[in-house]
Amino acid sequence: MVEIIKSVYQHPLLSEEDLEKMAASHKKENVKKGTVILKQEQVANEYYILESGLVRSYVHDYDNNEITTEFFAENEIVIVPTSLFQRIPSQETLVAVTDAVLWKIAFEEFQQLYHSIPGFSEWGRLWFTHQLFATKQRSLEMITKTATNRYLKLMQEKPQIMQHVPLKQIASYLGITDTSLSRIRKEISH
Amino acid sequence: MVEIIKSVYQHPLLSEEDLEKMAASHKKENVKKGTVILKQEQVANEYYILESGLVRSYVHDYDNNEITTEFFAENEIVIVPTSLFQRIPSQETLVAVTDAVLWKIAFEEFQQLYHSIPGFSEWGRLWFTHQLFATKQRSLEMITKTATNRYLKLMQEKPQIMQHVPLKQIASYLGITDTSLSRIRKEISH
DNA sequence: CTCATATCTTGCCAAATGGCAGGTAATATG
DNA sequence: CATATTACCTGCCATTTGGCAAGATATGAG
Repeated sequence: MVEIIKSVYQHPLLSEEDLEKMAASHKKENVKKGTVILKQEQVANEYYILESGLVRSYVHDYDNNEITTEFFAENEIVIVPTSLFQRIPSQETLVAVTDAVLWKIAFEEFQQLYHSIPGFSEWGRLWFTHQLFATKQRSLEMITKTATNRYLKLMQEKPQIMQHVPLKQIASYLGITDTSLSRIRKEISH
Repeated sequence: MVEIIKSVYQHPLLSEEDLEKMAASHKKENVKKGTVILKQEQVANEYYILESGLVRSYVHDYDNNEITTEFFAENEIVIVPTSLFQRIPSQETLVAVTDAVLWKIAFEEFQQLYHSIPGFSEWGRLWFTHQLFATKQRSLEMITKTATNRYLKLMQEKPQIMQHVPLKQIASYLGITDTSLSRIRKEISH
């Protein structure tokens, strides 16, 4: 029961009781493919763990093209950190790419758990640290890797994306157009 | 005396004694323009606060061009977080753009202070959070703003850069070439 | 199973960007 | 002050990337 939540919050300082308490605070929600979980301009009020399915975030660029900023896979935390933790409107939109199962918790309740369970704060600190490294790493890879290599890496890390997401959305995540990605795929297949 | 250090670590949970202790652990270092503070491939062992001067970080892209990843101004913390906190080789190089005054502390000692002074841990948590938001924000701005607007914003936020840094290094920070930046500047001046 | 829709590929052309180099200006050095 | 060096601008041309659209393929709905 709610094993997924316990597995996400693994930390040496979190006891079984802590995990039970946290798990009990998350409510299950089924969303259909295409459901908008958080809309641009809204202030995020909920925090989600993705049990199954695929979620995507995107923004609009200076020319109003839709640019994918992240793909969220199973067992990942699905939030827009700036909006949720700074209580400001989100620049990004969250949308379910496939039917998905989410475990959600209101931000208020999340905060209470966070401050009342020391191990949870510790876990949170690690999460923020890890998140910072991942974000930095992605920025660097946009510079140091070619689009081809970024594509190969994404395919390796989240192969399930290919089965559900149009190339156009993958291309924008890689910083190129669908036309270019199509040409890259042709190159690779040789 | 070492007012700069105290001002950087401002936090309600840090007492005057805490700040004194922290300040006393930082050693002053004068570096000349052009000095390499951290080299690509090295594991960072020191943490710096920049009192005066300007520092730049850069990486090499897939085509071996030097790309500026950050400009550090006075009163900022000058580190490569991934290398320092994960103890792995840095992908980025840190170099003094002008003569600079740094206050440094060995990572080991930093860790000790960090874990022994509760207010310092709290401060650190805020720093990580803020750093994550800033990094995310920069990624988003590379998408949502035009190069012209990114240039205008940089000039507004860190005007001192113009006086010391060649256009080529500014251009690479903005994700364009010096040729393009030169054309943008021409446009703007009308 | 069939039809409608969405996705993907590809060729053609246009536009944007970059490389290069010469000339000019600014800065640093002795 | 004279000279050397570096930085900056700009015109020319090459290359890359993107927009568009048509055709091919795959997917989904009924």
